[in-house]
Amino acid sequence: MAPRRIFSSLYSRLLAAYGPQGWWPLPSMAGSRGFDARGYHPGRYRWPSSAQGRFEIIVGAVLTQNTAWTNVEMALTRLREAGMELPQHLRLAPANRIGRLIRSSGYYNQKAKKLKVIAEVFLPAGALERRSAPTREQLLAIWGIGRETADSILLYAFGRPVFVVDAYTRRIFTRLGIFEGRESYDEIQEEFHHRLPRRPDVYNEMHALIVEHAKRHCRSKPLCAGCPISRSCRYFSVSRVTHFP
DNA sequence: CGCCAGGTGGGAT
DNA sequence: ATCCCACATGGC
Repeated sequence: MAPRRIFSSLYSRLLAAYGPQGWWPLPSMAGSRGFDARGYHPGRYRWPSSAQGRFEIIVGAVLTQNTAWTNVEMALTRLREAGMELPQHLRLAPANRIGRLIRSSGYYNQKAKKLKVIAEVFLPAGALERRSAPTREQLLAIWGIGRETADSILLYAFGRPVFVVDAYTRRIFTRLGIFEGRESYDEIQEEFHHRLPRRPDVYNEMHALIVEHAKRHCRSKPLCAGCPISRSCRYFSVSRVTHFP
């Protein structure tokens, strides 16, 4: 396998193995036309057409920081059922009330503060329109938004061609032998930007496939049996030699 | 029980 | 620049 093609090859094989992922999930759309029971949109993905959808992605991106998505689903549903899903609601609500609603997502005191900050940022009329997307620098200046959250917002809420790097990306590509493990976020992102077509739909699917692959096979304790990309994986080769000398 | 989960900010070195 | 820690719930 030519090194230059490895990223595209991994993309193809993960897609063939797991199918289109339908990110970003919108629990508020669960059961609606084109969405499954959890709010994923498998098949041909469409970016959110409404400001409300974009804000739900932004809230979800904050709530899922170092947290399982299932816990975030519960929090998003509780917010919506309490009528607290929009910037104008969150802006005025006491942090401890928001905290109670988002309890399941963990770090709820921290995250309640973060939601109040982003409510202020995205409250102004037009702030959630596609064409008024913030810059990465503007997002990073906001308390509670780091690199991954900023990039998730740019890609999934605003459809910008920005690749999202997460802990799974680092783990999988280090095991593959493509990264050493100590590269910075921006270095890893730059590599993806260089190796994949500069297209939001490609970045969307690649990141979602990485998450799925990390959950199914490339876990903290790896399950290499049946792994769709083991033939390109350094870790797999080495562990075979180790276990079957 | 312990480990893990789609990180971030703040402080020390 | 880089390391270290607090932040917290729910599922397995």
